[in-house]
Amino acid sequence: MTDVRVRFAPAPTGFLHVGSARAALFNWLFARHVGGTFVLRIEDTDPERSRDDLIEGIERSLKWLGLDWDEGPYRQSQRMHLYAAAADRLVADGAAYFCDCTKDDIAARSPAGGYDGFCRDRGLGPGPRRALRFRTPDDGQTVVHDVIRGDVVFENSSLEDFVVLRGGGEPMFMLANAVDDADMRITHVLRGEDLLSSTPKVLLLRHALGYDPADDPLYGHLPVIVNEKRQKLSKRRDDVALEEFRERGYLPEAMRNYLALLGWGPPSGKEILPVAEMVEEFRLEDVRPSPSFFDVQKLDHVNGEYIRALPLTTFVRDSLPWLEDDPPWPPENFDLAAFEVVAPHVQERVRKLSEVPATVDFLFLDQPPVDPDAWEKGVLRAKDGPAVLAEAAAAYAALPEWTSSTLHDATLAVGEAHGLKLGKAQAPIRVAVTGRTVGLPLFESLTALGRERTLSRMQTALAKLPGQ
RNA sequence: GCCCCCAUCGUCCAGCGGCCUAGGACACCGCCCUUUCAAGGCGGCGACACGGGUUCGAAUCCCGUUGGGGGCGCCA
Repeated sequence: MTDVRVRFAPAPTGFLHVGSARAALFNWLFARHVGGTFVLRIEDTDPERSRDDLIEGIERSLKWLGLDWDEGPYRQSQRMHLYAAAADRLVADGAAYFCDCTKDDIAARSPAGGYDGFCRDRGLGPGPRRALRFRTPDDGQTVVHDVIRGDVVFENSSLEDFVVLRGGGEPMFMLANAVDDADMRITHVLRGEDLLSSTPKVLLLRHALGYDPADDPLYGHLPVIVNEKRQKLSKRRDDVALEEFRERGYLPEAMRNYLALLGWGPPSGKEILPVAEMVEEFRLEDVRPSPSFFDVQKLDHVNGEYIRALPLTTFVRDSLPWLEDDPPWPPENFDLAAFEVVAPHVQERVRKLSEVPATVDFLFLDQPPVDPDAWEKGVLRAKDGPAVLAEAAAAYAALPEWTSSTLHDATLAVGEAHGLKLGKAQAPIRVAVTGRTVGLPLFESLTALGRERTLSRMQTALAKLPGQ
């Protein structure tokens, strides 16, 4: 088999769209699986999009996902001469013609869309504001060989004459695409399904340019990723920028794993799997053709799995940005040692790193606000709530040692005196100290908080009790 | 309007003519464990869009219908 060469060819938009990221991932997985070459090519023939800063976001996101490329990034803006030469050949061969129709002209003649071939035989020469159009065949068929969908047949007669060179002389993406895929000897083109309809045009172009159909790449049009309304993810409605997911507390490994699950299922059936196994198991034939829904709930679950699998020190380190940058407490209150005490319990409870601060805010807030419902339910309405709170405060104050074990035993004893199980007995204390009815394991939390602050909060709560 | 794609639980994925009274995962609901909440264990709910063929036999193959989606830019 000839060497496999694939490419990821995004247009620079400033960020990496999750759909593009998935396409990049599948290209990468396929390349790594077969030992092929992964080429990065930036399709920036549109002058407005040819900006360094727009490209950096793409590279940064690819690296974040752990996708490395073997060649490139090539930039089409630096290969314009190739496309110009190709266009010249098309003109010389009569495969393309100049057209001076404006957008309005075309719309007026065919309101439903498409170009009607108005300038086909007008014999126009090159000139300002004159676009170059490719003359599509009137008969015959063009077949796209698609690994995921099988052969897709297009009647050439249904393909309109499309623009390959703008009025300003710049090449359009299909021309650049055809030239580059041929020039870079790309063997497999894996990209979004939205590009399927343009594929026969690119193929026709390649052949008109003299490239041997036997060298046509094999295509693989990946299913689109859709939102809950079953529509293609859009920048306006949906969260599509990969970097935003990092900002929302997702780990790159989890993101990569989840993305791989959209349209593909590991033959082993094991969904959470290290990237090396993903590479090993990935086969193009296993990619499904139907659209897949971007399910944040499942993403969260996968992310939670990855967070729990982290070594504790890594979890602590990865949590730091969320604890130190713009925290919900006075920044100077943060105490790494206190966080480290409860970190193992935090790790087991969060699905996103962004959830970390809310689990430990009681440690670093001067006085955590007490939720009224929690106060009502956990202290006032709880059986013997106020009494348990008072007795626990006294018992805690007398504790020779301040450890989760001594706190546990003391609380258990207070509870038993009231006929309460530990689960019930700890509730009023939790509310008094953390302001909530749910949270990290209580005694570990109190250990991290320290005796002084724990007792002070319990006294504050006691003072709030009716009749005090 | 024209072209193209898609169709298994709410969602993602298994199934590639008999092993399917359709399997797993997420979500949801119970129970267990338990220091609340998680995590974990056990169980439950829940799908082959419809109609024709082909075949001894179809979720699996073919055709049609319906439904959904994508494309038809001097964007990529």
